[in-house]
Amino acid sequence: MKINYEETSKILKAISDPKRLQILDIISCKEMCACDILDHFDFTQPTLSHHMKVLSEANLLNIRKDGLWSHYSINKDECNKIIDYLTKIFNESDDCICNNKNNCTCK
Amino acid sequence: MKINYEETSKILKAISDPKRLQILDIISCKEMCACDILDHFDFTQPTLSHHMKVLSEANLLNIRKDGLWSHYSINKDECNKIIDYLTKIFNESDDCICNNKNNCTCK
DNA sequence: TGACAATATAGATATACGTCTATATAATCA
DNA sequence: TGATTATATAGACGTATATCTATATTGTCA
Repeated sequence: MKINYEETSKILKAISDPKRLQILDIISCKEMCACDILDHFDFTQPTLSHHMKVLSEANLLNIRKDGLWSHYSINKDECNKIIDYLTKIFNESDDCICNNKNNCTCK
Repeated sequence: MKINYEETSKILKAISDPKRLQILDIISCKEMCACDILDHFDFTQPTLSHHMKVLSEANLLNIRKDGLWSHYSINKDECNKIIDYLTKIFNESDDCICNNKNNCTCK
């Protein structure tokens, strides 16, 4: 499988923020509404809204709207894809990118 | 195990760039010198040097200096730690962070 | 309908990052 | 020693991002 580095890096950027990692950890056990997620942090509500949008645009969240409330949970399928991509990148493979190149020419 | 979100996000930032993902993919099969890594890219030598420094500071590389050449390979142990951290964050656990908090107070 | 509540958007600000050119450093070899 | 080569560093520039305050949007309920 060919890795799309641009796409993978976009998803990684979405999770490479300490607050967003913590948000994912918090909602990995159960669905939570924004106000309860916010309880875990010092930042403001618009900042949480921003972080949820970043995670959502990376397709890492399941969102259930119920009246005024938004309930968030983790999209495990999509999160597991990250782990798949990284596993492929970190390990050698038969169709590795380096096989398309000559061997190292330096001594 | 408690996750250190700050530390984890630093490592993730190091890999959340498409060029650096490709570099890791390239050297995951075999050790390569900087000049041969550079062959795969359009950017300049100082830019590669910058990317290698970022990866190196995240401890994701093994570096072997030999005269003028620097030979790089992937630090698989450290890379696998990323996968461990993400697995823990994405999945529920008995000592989950949310167990330290009351249940959701919204309806 | 009008007040209230949960979340989203707009715009500003400070910081971080990816890239470049120019130059420095360090190792090799004639 | 002096030229050459591989890599690193410095500094500049444009873009992206995390946060804030202020305000808008949208749904609920008396």
